[in-house]
Amino acid sequence: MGRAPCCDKANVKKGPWSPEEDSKLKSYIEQKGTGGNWIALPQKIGLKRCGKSCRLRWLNYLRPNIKHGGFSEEEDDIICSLYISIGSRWSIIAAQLPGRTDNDIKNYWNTRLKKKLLGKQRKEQHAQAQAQAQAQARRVSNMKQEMKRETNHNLMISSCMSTQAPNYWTAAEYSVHHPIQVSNSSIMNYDHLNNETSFTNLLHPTTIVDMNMNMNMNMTNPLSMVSDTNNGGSNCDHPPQIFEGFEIFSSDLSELVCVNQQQMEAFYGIDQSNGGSTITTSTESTSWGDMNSLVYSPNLVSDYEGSIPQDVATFEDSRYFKMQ
DNA sequence: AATTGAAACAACCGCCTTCGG
DNA sequence: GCCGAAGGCGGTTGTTTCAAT
Repeated sequence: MGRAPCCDKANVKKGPWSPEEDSKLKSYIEQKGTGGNWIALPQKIGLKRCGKSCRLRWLNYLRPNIKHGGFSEEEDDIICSLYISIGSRWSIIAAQLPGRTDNDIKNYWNTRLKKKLLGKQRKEQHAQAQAQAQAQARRVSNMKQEMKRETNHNLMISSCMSTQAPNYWTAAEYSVHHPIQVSNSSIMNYDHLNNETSFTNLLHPTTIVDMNMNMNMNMTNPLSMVSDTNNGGSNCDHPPQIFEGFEIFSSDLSELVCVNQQQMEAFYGIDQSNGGSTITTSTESTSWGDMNSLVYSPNLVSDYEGSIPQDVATFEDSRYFKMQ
């Protein structure tokens, strides 16, 4: 037995609102208000609409002082940094942007900002990867030359000492005597960590130790370290699945959002015991600033680092954030 | 000019929370 | 304390618009 519908679906009009419907709803609410009952409202004014639909229409479009489109850079920054901090809590984000609705911001994020942010991230990552690839190529080239020299040298020796077997380096021997110096972990392969290994986990000190121990094992695809989008092994309760289709960055960002969410909640002392999340101690967790800098412009984030909690805390009640 | 695919936007759906009886 | 109605919210889908071919 399902829940009773909020209205008679058969007698309710769906789809885009006509100007007549808009003006009916607007003028009624402006004159008499909603009467505290959205469900009854459409009958009162003779609209064949669901009460919820009327509410949405009013809140998102008919309400005075609503801005549409034309998001400024500053608003972009606010949305991005808040999203990083608290995730997809659009109503809270909207509360920080006068004249903007949660629906508007949500759509704007899904269609533009997400891509913009990821594009930025991807560019930086690409540049970094290229630099590393070049450095690696140089090292390999040097190795080859050295190998060649030594081989020639050994051949000379062996030809001089014809009674002895040729003294070549085996691959294993060569690797022992010529360890490849890897300066940056991002070009390593972390296949030895299972698929569920999250970016967060990778940033965890103990994981880094583990990574270091395994560093000499493999060197392949730099991107293989990125974990599964669906957050299999994360301790995050429900990370936003916003980056579907962005295989490379998806889990990095969603994990970061998740971690920031936890930090945010920890900041407010929200009890996560029933959510399965574990707040780490300050020594365990990666620093707040570090995490932010991985995702977004540090100066942007630092601008909001201090202001977000207070701003958000003043928003309506303590629905999301337990007041201190 | 027609077609197609992507992007943008509007609206709906269903779940969760709140509130009043 | 329980239950149901209503509100609120985020995710998703449907429609329209626009650009590329």
